[in-house]
Amino acid sequence: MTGLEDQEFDFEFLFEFNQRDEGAAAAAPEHYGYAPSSVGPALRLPTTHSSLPAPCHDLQTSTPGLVLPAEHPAGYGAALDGGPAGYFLSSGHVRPNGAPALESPRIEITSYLGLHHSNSQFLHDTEVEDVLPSSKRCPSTATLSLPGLEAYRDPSCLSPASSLSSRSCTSEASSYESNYSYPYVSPQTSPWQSPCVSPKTTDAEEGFPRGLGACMLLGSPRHSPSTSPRASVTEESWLGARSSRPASPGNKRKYSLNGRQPPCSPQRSPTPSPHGSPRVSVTDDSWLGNSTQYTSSAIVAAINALTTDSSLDLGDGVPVKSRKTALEQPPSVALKVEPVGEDLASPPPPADFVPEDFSFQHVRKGGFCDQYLAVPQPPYQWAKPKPLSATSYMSPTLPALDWQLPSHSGPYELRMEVQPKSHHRAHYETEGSRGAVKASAGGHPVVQLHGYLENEPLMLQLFIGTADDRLLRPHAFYQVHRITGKTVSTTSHEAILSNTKVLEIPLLPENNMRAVIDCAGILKLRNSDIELRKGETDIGRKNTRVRLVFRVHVPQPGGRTLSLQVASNPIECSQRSAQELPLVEKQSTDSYPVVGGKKMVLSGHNFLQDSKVIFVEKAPDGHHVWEMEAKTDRDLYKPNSLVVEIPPFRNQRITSPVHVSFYVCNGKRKRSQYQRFTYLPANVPMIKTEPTDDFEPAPTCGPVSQGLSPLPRPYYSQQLAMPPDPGSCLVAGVPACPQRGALMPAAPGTSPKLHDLSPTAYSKAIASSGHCHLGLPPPAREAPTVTPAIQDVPRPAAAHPGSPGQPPPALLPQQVSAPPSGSHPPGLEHSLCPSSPSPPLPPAAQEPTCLQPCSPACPPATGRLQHPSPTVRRDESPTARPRLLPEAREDSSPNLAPIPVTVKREPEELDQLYLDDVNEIIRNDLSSTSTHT
DNA sequence: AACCTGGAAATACTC
DNA sequence: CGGAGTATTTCCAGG
Repeated sequence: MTGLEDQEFDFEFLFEFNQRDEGAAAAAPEHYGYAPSSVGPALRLPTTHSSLPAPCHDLQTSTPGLVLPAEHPAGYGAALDGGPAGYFLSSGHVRPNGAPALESPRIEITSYLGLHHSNSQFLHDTEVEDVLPSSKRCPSTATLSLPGLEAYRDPSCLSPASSLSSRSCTSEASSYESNYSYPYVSPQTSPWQSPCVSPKTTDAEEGFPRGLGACMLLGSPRHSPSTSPRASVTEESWLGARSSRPASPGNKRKYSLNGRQPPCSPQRSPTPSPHGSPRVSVTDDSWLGNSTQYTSSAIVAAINALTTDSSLDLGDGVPVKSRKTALEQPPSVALKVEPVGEDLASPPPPADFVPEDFSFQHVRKGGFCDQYLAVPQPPYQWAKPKPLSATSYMSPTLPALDWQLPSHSGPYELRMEVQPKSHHRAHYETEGSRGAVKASAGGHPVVQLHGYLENEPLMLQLFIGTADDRLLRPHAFYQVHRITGKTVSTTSHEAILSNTKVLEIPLLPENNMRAVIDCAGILKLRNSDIELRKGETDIGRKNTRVRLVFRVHVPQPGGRTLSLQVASNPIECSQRSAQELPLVEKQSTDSYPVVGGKKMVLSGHNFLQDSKVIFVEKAPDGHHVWEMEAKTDRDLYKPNSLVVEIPPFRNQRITSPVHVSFYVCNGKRKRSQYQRFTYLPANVPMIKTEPTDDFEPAPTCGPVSQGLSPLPRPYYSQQLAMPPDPGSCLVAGVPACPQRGALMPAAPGTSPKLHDLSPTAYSKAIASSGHCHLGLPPPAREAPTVTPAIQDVPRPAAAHPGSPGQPPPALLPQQVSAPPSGSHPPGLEHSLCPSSPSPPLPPAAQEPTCLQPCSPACPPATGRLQHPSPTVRRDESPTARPRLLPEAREDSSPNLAPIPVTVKREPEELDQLYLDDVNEIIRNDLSSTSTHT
């Protein structure tokens, strides 16, 4: 028991420590470059995915953090620019040691981490390593972190003794802590082992390619018991921090945690900790897991990189279920022991591990083994070269997953030909697969790239994205799950980018660049695991909707790559929500004159005879300016359709379209998502505008902030939403955006509830916009607006930008300078939003920082934070309350204009522009319509 | 036997 | 602090 306390203590300690580091990092300019980066990243890691547990991250992250950049590569970019060379350079940089990270297993490991994050992982890794070194270099700042880092890696081995962190680790050792500590501790844990392991690795390696070997080493924790554990972790780790549970040995932290981690303590039992084991334990859980996985994957990636080049195999290795934590061990016991025990256990696995096993992480059954195995997997992947991937895809330069990309550009258009069903129960790691996502009409979702006339196959990437009103980004609580079997006709390959599992599916010319997605399931990560990640701001509770996000990178003349992205309609992944929450899939009318009175048919699910339909006008800040319950025709009620009468708008004299939203309510907490609806001026002939589109742009920008627009269905549209100028993004802007995105993820705002209003989004958007230019990523349905991201392959650096987390602040500076890709988005981004990445900082701080950098004007940080909560509340109170917010503007423009307050004016202007455009469109339509009529 | 699922009990969280 | 209401996870069992 006391142990627990101790543990906790440790944790806290760790945090402080970390923070300090962060702070230090921030403080120490010099370090920035290095240490910070590392540090920062750690914090940030999250960028996109959060890093999860910091721990891992840290470690990894640290790497990652560093990684972050890695994440994207922005950093890479810089580093990478050159390509592999770049990597080396970077790595080299990183490690002055000179030896490329690779050389020393340890290093590699770190890098892996990075790798996982992004394609450029290697780079990242290197960076990481560098970082580490740096850390060493700058102990002071990074102080802890760095030390930790070092410790981690090898030291970890050492570590134990070593730094406090290590201690913490040890203490942490306790499994739980590990989680917590992760971030901080993680370093220690993590890697560390690897270092140790590495040697062994060799063993493992035998079977595998060197790369693998490296991986093995890393992964192989065997050496270090920890490793093994990690394996399991790995999966989690992948996820990110998910590992949190790491220990979790059981799945249920409950027990352990109940407090959330109590049990662990035992493990942590000092004993373990002290010993390498402890670390292990710590590491193990989270770290290991994470780190390991990363490592392994990272390693693999690195290797690949080395050998291959661009392809990313990354981590597919990530075992999906590797954890099986539950399986792993008895929760309780395991937990405690876990660390140790696991570690111990893990060791054994190692044996098992052996390459062979590795190859298939999948081995689900052997819990531990699997996990461990998981690590190995990466190698496996490596082994398999991916056909297509070769192209730029993998290149580090590719935009971060949280970047907003357009669905079409020039002759190309990536389109969802068949949408997935609105409901798909995701499976937990403790469960078996629940199958592939299906299409509502039977069959499976279909994606096709139009306009591509080359004969070269391309790789379609698929990951699980968010479905809230905010910018599209990888979902922290869900991961795509690769489905295999005789029922699956589409081949796929898993890779891990920045903690996000990505399914790579070939798009073949012979199939018209069309792919049937029958190989994608959805894995649900435990909220507790994810939320424990350091830097993870999103909330898992009630954040159960996702979208399938597809990306394709089309090689362009000149070595550039055009990246297109399309997201599916939202998919409800919660069993309960799917059964109880009303869902509106279609509405017969998108807009109507303010007089109302028209019948509108809603199609969807879970409608009740007494379902209510509430129309709402939201102010920019998210407040409900106006609420009105629409009359429903109960006689026509059907579980999947509702007939409602459009209520008259509060202001019958609007001169321009006003975007509002409505939702179906089955009860207190059973409300559908907001749907968009546009009130048109009374004198305006009805047009079937698609408000969404029109709106969105503007709304998004402004409204978004308002929250209105967001609410509306936009989700779908969001895909592109991103900012307007893709180019900008691509070029320079992009990074910024991405980062935000990354941030976003982390940001609590992510949580569904938050979405709505949460200014966060806005702020983010804004910020991003600021960065990006537009900053507004209006969630237009298709964001034509969004410019396609074209990247110069070389530019990897830019890519980095993408990774929000990556560019740790510290890094940024350096990178910026260094990578002077300068103009390139990445660089800029980083520079611009270094803060965003600011992972290092406390979560809250981080975001803010990010924001701030972006736009002073924006009240970013606060906004984000605030938003969330408010939103939620608002949601809660459905009652109609006509409020006259200042915001409430009569004008339709309000929506647009509203961008308001906090928002940057620029956005507003943009909005305005949009509005104007919209108006023109409407007029045109009208004229045409009128003629028709 | 391995998957998939649908259901629902057991837990966790919030309020 | 305890209870009620919900949401999340883990288990079961049938196909």
